[in-house]
Amino acid sequence: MKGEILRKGPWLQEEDEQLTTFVTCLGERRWDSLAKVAGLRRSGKSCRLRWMNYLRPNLKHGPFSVEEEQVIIQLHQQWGNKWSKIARSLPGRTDNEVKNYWRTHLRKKARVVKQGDEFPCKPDNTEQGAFSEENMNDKAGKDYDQINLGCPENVEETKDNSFQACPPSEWEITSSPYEIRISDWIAELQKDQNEIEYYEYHCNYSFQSAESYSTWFDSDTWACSYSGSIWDMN
DNA sequence: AAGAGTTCCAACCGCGCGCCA
DNA sequence: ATGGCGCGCGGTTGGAACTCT
Repeated sequence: MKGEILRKGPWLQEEDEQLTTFVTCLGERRWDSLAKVAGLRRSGKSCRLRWMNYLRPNLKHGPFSVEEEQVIIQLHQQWGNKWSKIARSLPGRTDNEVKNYWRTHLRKKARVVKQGDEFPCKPDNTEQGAFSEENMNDKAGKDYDQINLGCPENVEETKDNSFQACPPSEWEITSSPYEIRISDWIAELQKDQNEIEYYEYHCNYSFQSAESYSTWFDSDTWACSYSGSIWDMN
């Protein structure tokens, strides 16, 4: 539909349900096409973001634990603002969530310790980004004016920076219940001889026209050939 | 109670990368 | 070689919710 105005802003419950249904059935692929097929007046990008950050199964939405906080701090020291990389070490957390947490958390801590020009727990490896003055003077704007960095209260400052960080978990990469479900579904799909009937049945959805079906499947055989993990990030 | 200020987070934006025709 | 597309990433913003005065 050319010229159709795309919706922006907060998602409605109805849109969430619609998106969930179609992503569950069709997989995390071809977001633009998925948005069209699902009848969502949203950009593919917007759909992807909504799914990844909010609707995806196994996401945690509660407050961060002390352990998670320590992992974030440790990994941020190592990698800097590589939020997606850091988030991969925290099952159920998204890069957006980690990023937001870091920003709000840091500012909070910083206000407590706001004194002088020194960074109280500035590590040796500031060239890696974490706790560097450059980072702290984040030009992000309104939330970040003139702060100094304090020691996060849940982190013990040790000479060897020896926080215990969880390595990226196998669970996260290959064994989430959801992925198993999707893998099963994909395997099942590979056996299916009639894709349209299959989707109509499982999604309780009827492709209104050959066009809507081809929007999704034309020149693309991913549905039957895709064998990688949907959680593979690399 | 109410207005001002602050915090938080969902969502958007722009950019860059990889793939493919 | 290159241009288009899909996607992921990090940075930024708008506004609701909360806190303060």
